[in-house]
Amino acid sequence: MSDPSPAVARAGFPVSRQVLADHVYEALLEWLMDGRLEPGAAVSIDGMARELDVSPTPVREALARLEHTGMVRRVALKGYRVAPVFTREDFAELMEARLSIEPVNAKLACSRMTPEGLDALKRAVEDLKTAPRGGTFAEYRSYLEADERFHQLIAAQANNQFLLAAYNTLGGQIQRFRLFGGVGITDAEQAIAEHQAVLDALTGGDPEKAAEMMVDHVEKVRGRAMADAPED
Amino acid sequence: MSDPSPAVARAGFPVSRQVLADHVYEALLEWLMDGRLEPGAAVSIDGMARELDVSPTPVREALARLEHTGMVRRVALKGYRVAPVFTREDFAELMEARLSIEPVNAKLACSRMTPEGLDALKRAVEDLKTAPRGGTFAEYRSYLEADERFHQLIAAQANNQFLLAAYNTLGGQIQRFRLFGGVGITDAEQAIAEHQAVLDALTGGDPEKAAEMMVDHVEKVRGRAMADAPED
DNA sequence: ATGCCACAAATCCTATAGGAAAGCAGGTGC
DNA sequence: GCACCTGCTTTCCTATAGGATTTGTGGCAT
Repeated sequence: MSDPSPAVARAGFPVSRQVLADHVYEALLEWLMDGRLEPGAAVSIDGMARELDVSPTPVREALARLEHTGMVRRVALKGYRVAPVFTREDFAELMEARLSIEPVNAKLACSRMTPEGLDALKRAVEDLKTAPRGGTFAEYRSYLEADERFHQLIAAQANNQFLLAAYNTLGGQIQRFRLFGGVGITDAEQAIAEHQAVLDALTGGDPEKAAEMMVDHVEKVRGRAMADAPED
Repeated sequence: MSDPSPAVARAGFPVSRQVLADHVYEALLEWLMDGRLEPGAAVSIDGMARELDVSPTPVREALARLEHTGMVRRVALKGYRVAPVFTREDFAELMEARLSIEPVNAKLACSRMTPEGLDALKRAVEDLKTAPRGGTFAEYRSYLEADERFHQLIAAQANNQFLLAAYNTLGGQIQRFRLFGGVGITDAEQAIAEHQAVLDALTGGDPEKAAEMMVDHVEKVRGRAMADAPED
């Protein structure tokens, strides 16, 4: 429909070209995810422009887009800051929101699943199982990516642009918490089993079961994280 | 929580000052809601700058923020366009999304309702009842505003920043559909009764009932709109 | 020592200028 | 008549400059 597939005109010619602001956006997103930009840190427009060797104009545009994701916050005439670290209460709210949205996505995705979608989900779970789980970010990065991809794919398979948009507003925050929740990957075996259970329900074509397994997964994620980080 | 109430320092001094890009953002939002910018129309950066008598820079920033709301869409090197009209399928998806999110908001709002929140909700319903309902936009504008405010307040009272953000991604689309769904206000009496039923449940402190009434309301809205606009 | 004020540096914000790409019109060749 | 090419206009995109605001620092009075 809105798929801009009209023309992959010639080989080597990007279908949808990017402008400088897009690259800046991706660079900033990467730095936010990497932790190179730490929570609470100021994100100076001029500073980022110098660092990326561009003018402040595209940086300003990229930050304006990033603001709505909740990753950075803006105060007029004062500038942008990386969103502060999650409090225990923030985390509880985030999990509550996930419990409201993700089971619905799972249920709808189950009844509308395409073979391609199912394949992609299987690959995501497979990637979860084979991903390295070392202590440094570079090592468990692919694990986090596969985790996020799994949930994102389910939201996409629900085949509802508005639910997908709603989930995506959470997705970035979930990813951010995974990074700064601080506990690394300590629950991979259990998380993988839970993902597998969701995938099995989806494969089996049982929407209610899929929703139930998703609730189970998110609740257990919440339980483990709450146990890991009781301070605050 | 994110309420910027820290200081109404001195009389006449705006709490959080605005910059030009904020005004441009609000002006564009107003024009989108008014229908002055029709679906599918191009939104030229330079053109808007001329019309608002500012430079293109703040217009560019405002549009970058607007893009994420789904009201406008951007194609690199080609510019921004107002999002196209809702198809019947889009509408069905939007209602499905509302049914997934709003009842949860109502349930949570009910158990966390503050006296101030309840007062605000009562005012919104009262405004709905007293708002003029003429045929022109200027006349039924306040009706639409009260309707949107009612749902927005419930989302806010759920007291979950992430659910609120998720709802807000829908809110703009809902408002946009109300305008371009094209049927004006033909169901005010029924809609008011349904809103009142939700309010009663919230006042009574029965979360399940509140969720149920919200489901009922959204489903009936869907039914009426589907009946009004069977073409497409 | 503490509070206050002036000054300087950094930053945000807006305007302007110019290069690059896209759209459009008109003309030419087949 | 139709396709294609050329030149022009519009628009987007980026860089730069300068005014406005905030922040940090040092000195001064109490």
